Amino acid sequence: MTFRTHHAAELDLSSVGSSVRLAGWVARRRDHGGVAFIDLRDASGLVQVVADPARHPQVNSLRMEYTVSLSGVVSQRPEGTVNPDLATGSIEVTVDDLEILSTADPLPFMLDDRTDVDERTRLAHRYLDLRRPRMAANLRARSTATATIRRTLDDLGFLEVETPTLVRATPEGARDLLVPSRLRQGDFYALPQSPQLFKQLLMVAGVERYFQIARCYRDEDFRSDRQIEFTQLDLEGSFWGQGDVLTVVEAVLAATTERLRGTAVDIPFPRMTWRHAMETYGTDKPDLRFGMEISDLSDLLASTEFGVFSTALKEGGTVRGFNAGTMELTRSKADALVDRAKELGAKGLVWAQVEGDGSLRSPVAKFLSKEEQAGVVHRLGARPGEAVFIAADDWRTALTVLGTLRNDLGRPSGHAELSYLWVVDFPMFEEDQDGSRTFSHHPFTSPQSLEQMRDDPDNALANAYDVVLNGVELGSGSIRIHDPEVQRQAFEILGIEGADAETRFGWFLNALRYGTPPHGGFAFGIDRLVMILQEETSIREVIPFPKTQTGFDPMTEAPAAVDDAQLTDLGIQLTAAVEAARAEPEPKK
RNA sequence: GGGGGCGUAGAACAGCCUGGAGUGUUCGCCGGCCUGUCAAGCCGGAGGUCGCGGGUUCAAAUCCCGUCGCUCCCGCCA
Repeated sequence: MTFRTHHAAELDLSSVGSSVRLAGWVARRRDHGGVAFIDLRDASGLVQVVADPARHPQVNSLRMEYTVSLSGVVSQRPEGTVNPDLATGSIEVTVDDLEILSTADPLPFMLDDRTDVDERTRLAHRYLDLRRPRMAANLRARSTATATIRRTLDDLGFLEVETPTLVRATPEGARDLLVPSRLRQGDFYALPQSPQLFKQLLMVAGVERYFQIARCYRDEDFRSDRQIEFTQLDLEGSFWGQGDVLTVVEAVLAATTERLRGTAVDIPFPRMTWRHAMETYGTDKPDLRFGMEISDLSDLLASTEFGVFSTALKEGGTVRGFNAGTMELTRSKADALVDRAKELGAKGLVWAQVEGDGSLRSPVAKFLSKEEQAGVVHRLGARPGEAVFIAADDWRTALTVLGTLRNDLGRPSGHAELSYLWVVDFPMFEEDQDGSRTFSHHPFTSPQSLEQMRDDPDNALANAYDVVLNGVELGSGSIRIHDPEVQRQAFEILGIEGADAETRFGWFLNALRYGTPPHGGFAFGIDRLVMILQEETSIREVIPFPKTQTGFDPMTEAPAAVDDAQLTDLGIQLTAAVEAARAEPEPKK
């Protein structure tokens, strides 16, 4: 049989009078006894179907989410019954024949968009969750995004190349997801954190313009914008400088944004140096949709008697502050902000509210001279009723703490407005947790000055850049090192030397010896981009089958134990401690 | 690894602070009525390990401890 001749959303006033056959799901049934209405949903949308239960007794047994195929005539709705909220609200289909194709059990949750169902329940029945209009729209948007990306890059002459997903582990950076080898017991593959080295090899291979929509894996803790696996647009070009990369990425992002939002995006995006971003916004991914810029107050307080400030300055630190604007700064709110600052690593946080007479209401007001108070108020442009926050600490702590508070206090909810930004001139290296030097981007990033990388690495800048959308880091890129000798030196500065470097990266350094073109590229997270463009607050809403915060899939219950035989094949034995823990009774799901 | 929030019927919640019979609301489910609804309406009904374990108490959904799950954040995420 033919299931359908039309989709629901295709029907409009011009279809009136025609006979159609539709197939889809029963989204709603409104039974009035003598007449029954069915909202028929298919992938295209909804249309109202009218049936006479006396002629079609099957409609009495219809329940939500049954699938049906029906034929009928499209008619204009009677006067006064048009539904302006429905795209097909001017018409309806009067049933001639209706067949139930499949029935549905009572649903575990309602498929409308009005209730926030517990996410675990949604994920356990994701196939139903994805029927909800909002989720269906997100799936569609994601497909539109990848299609737009592919078309844009294809038009620009890029080659789409797939790189392996079973690769060599790289201990730097994020924790690897490991895959044990059966044929080489005791050895492991890793799932790629990015196609970085392979795409550089494609440049050596003469591809010149490469892209890939690549699944990447990082075994770190989850966040609302981080999953263990995620999708990046990865691209790379040869004989490119920074401007070439930025131009291509702007073209892709502008085209995708335009398709999904229907609004034009100004290109080029504004650019800001990393240092300026840090100094002014306290973060390397500023949200420029609001102000509250941070100012340096150190010079105003150079001779202050207030111990917290003077000590910080004496120890080479800095005093910074920002104006959070008009707010009712209650004691409890102020305390919460101080706690937040401490959580972020600050020793404390000074808050002050400007009173009607211009004086400061603050626990530390009595320690500051009139001149100092006036100076701070003036520098921060603070007016009566406005609250200012000041942190005294080392440069990075003071700024990042204030930057986070600035976001907490000022960031618009949602993503109705879009603000793209380039952050450029990242430092080459940064200090690791243990005080050792690590790369701030990745170890294949080229320095802006070779001499400075060698002689003063801590102040060397990299040819590295991030693209930021509404304060969310979408992705980053760089011009790579294409000279094997320079690459070797970069490894050396990072402490990867000698035999170690040879074992882990010898194959890569070797590849660079055969006429490697200068090259660079970029990668950005497609999940994050679609999340923002769809105004979602979690990446999980735009990933078809995501995992929970503990990496669990409530539907398939992965990860799960495997047969002993599988472990034996791999030469793997669980430790006694793990075995013991597993013997405990299963917690209730 | 750490901090916060949440967990009550198939779903979303209220009840918890201030202990007193599983009490209530909306959706769904089952039965009935109903010819213009579109979150249809009206009448009736079923449905509960108050996440789990322990403690305090004459008495615990409620207070305390532990634990599991979900979530937000810090650490972590080149």
